[in-house]
Amino acid sequence: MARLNHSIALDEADLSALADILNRQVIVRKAKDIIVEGYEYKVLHIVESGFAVRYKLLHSGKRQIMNVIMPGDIIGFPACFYEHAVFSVTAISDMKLNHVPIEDFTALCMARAKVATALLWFAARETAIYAEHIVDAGRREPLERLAHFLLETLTRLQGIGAASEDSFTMPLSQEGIGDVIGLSAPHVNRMLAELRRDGLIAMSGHEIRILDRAALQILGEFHPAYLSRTPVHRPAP
Amino acid sequence: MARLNHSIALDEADLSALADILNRQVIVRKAKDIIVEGYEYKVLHIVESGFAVRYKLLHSGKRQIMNVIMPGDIIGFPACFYEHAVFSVTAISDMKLNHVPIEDFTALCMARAKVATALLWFAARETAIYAEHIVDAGRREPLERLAHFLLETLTRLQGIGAASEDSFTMPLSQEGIGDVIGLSAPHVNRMLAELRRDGLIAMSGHEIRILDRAALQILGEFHPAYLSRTPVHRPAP
DNA sequence: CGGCGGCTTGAGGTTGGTCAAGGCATGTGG
DNA sequence: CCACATGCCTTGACCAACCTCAAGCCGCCG
Repeated sequence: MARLNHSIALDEADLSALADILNRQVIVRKAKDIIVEGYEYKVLHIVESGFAVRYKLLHSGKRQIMNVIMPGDIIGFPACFYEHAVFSVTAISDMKLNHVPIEDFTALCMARAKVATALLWFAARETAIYAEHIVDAGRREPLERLAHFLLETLTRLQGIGAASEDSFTMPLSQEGIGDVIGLSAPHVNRMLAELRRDGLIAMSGHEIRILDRAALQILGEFHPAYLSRTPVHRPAP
Repeated sequence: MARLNHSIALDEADLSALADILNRQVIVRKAKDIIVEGYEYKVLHIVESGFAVRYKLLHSGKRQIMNVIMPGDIIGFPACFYEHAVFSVTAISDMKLNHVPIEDFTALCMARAKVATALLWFAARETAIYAEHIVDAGRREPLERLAHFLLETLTRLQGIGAASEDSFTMPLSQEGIGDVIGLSAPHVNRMLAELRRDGLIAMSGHEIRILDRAALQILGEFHPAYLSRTPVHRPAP
């Protein structure tokens, strides 16, 4: 995965060892479950293309999406690190995945400290994204949450070259957005309408254009720092 | 840290390397900031005793606590993995910490793949705990959130030998609890009163006794699996 | 003894969920 | 090519939930 190279300078041997385990492609169709809570998994999937959601279903029937999974992300983190998956993952578009048995992954970590360390940095970023979602769901107003989520999605898509300067295709339905930020679908709709009315965004189907990024950033208190890929070795102050 | 030994069998050399970097003790007083959002940190603190909260302050003045930090946890994860801390950490009791410069930590990871891998598993558990908080804040009812939080706190405290079978000392004020689960202090109070009235818990000051664990588990949909420490090598099915 | 932080309780108002109905686009089968 | 079904978006009305504000209380510590 090229992304790991951002955190740490991997050498030739590391890269070829990485390439060795990324040799089994799998195709998954839209709406197929990839991980179901409670079952045991011994395989990771590195996303090559397409989108998925990591979520949990409650007895009340409500669904909370913890994360939108994009190309470059790892499906099976953290599910595979437990005896039984603690969350579910479903494809929300057709996907191309790289299939990596957990034994291969573990062996790679054990053999190559640099790779394991790079993954640790990757995990720290994942944790920070989750933490930001806690803030979103817990303490931000609905309009702020939506603004934050839109900017986060734009920024993450730009990071993988899947969005232009100011517009992107939202991979989720409005109900899906609600399940991410903890709102009902009708209220997501109202909040989107408000952002449009105030001239902050424009929409056409699932295509969203950011018209006033500055205002949205202030509204959602969005600071893209937590999405950045930080090098392991940092320059002296 | 003994906790890492649960995930992976570290050998003598790994353990002594770990011990080598855990040699600088620091005392921090209650209510002191340990990490302030926006600043740069090049040091991790392994908690030996005492409690802290990892949180973020919003412009509205609201505070969201993402995590209660307990003995065995790492302060500086994920702050230290970024150029600038993305969250703040404050001690909520007097604390004893082990001071580990990030360079030492990085060097250890690079030199000892097993330690890096064990830390990766540690990070996965951390991520799962955060994910569970997203569910809490986003989709659970206030009473359910509180039930879930109480059981999570009890279970985590038991895991470090700081709680009996059915009771524990809540390290947070009611306002603090509200900042964890996204409720106002008065509402936390009302929900606690409801749990008492229904005979699920009993309270005396900050001492909380779980009277009906089964009912609380159902109410909060609490499954302690996500808090378990999972070994890297798992038995074949 | 006096002050302070945190707990407790109440009243009132807004927010956002629920329910429901209608519209629009897409796709499918006759 | 049209009839119909399906899924999603949109809008409205209503109501419960939870926040805010406020006041009083308790226990602790100086």
